[in-house]
Order: sequence, then structure tokens, then C-alpha cells
Amino acid sequence: MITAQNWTFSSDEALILQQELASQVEHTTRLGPVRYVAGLDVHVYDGMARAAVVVLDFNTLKLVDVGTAICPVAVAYKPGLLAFREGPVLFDAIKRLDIMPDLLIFDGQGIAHPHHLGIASHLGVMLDLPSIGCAKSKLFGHYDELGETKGSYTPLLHEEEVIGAVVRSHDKMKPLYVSIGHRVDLETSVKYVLACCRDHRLPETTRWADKLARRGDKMATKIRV
DNA sequence: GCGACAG
DNA sequence: ATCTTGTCGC
Repeated sequence: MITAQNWTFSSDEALILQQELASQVEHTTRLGPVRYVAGLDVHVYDGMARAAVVVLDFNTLKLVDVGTAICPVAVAYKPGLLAFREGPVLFDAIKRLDIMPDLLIFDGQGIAHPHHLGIASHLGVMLDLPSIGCAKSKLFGHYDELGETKGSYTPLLHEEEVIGAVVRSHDKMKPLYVSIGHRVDLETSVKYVLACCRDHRLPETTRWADKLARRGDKMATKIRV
């Protein structure tokens, strides 16, 4: 069984694994009815990584389940290798959910990644669950001007290839970087992200996951003192 | 050599 | 991401 304890790889092994998993990513939609949508986030404090996975009812965007996990931070952050830092603890948190979500919205990239395997695609393939990459900043690719109003978006490109979409989720605010995770096409991914954004720049999934992961940090601080 | 660089 | 003070707006 895969746990947080056996995710350690050398840089060379990580690259091989990314190439292997990238070949398994499905870029077309294979998605059932979406009743539950998940948000995932990790916060690091005092050398420990705390993960919160939240499950929202997609129709109401109300919280219906939470899974958490904690483990020592295994590796330093390196652009392109986020999944090896945050993936293990997220994996454990997902396993603790009572309600298995139909769709995962990650705080990071999908295939808009130097090796076409951001954390959303990496975890999506490992779990064989539909997933979307929804990052707050760009890792890879380039794009042209973007409209100022909510709902407008422009392709994120790598040379001539469309690898994602830069999406204005809120008027005049920084855009979101949406890309295919696994088993959801780009157009559908943008649709789901915007549906979760309601009145904020970030999707409700991300907002809830961030809040609960931070709560874990604060409780640790309190106990510590 | 220099800039870019999810979280 | 994390650290961290003052500042702006509702």
C-alpha cells in the first residue's frame, strides 16, 4: 500500500516516475454526475506538513466532510516537484474521507507543467479520480492579454500547444491558472472552477481547505506554548 | 550568464 | 509556501 512513508525518490527517479504517470493522464472527460467536489491544501509548520481535504456538496457548496493528515516534511519545495512534497500527506488525508468525492480541485497545476504532470495530474492518476489543476500563479507556459471581467479566459500555451487556461474568476483580480488534471477536459475544468468561485477569486473548495489546514497550524501553536 | 520558478 | 507591520476599505 502507498503511504506517506514510501514516497521518497531521488531526482532521477522522480523524473522517471513523472514521465510514467504523465503517459497515463486522460485528457478527455470521463466523469460521472458530480455530487461531491473536493478541495485540498497543505500547510507547513515547525517541520510538519498538515493536510486538509474538504468535500463540498457541489449544488450548495456546503461542507459535508473533512479528512486530515499530518507527517514530517520529507523534501524541500522545488518548482516542478510539488507532488513529492505535498502529495503523500494529501494522499493520507483523502484515504480518511467518509464521503469519496467525484471531482478533485487542486491548489496547483495539472498538465501545465514542465513534464506535463503537476500535482493535480499526479494525484489524479494515482487515485484514478477526476481532477483539475487550479493554481494561483503560473508555473509553465505563456499567454496573451486577458479580459478584466469575471468569466473571461485565454489559452495558456507551450509553444503552439494549449496546456491550460488563464481564467478571470473575479473582476480585476489576479487570474487563476486552470489546467487538466485527470479525466476532465479543459473546457469542463474551467466550467467547474468558475462554478465554485461564486463571490471570491478562489474556489470555495480551496478556501475551505486552506482555512482548515491553517486551523491545524494554529492549534499546534497553542499546544506548543 | 541571466531570468523564471505551482506551493 | 512562510514571515510580518502597517494600511485601506466595507
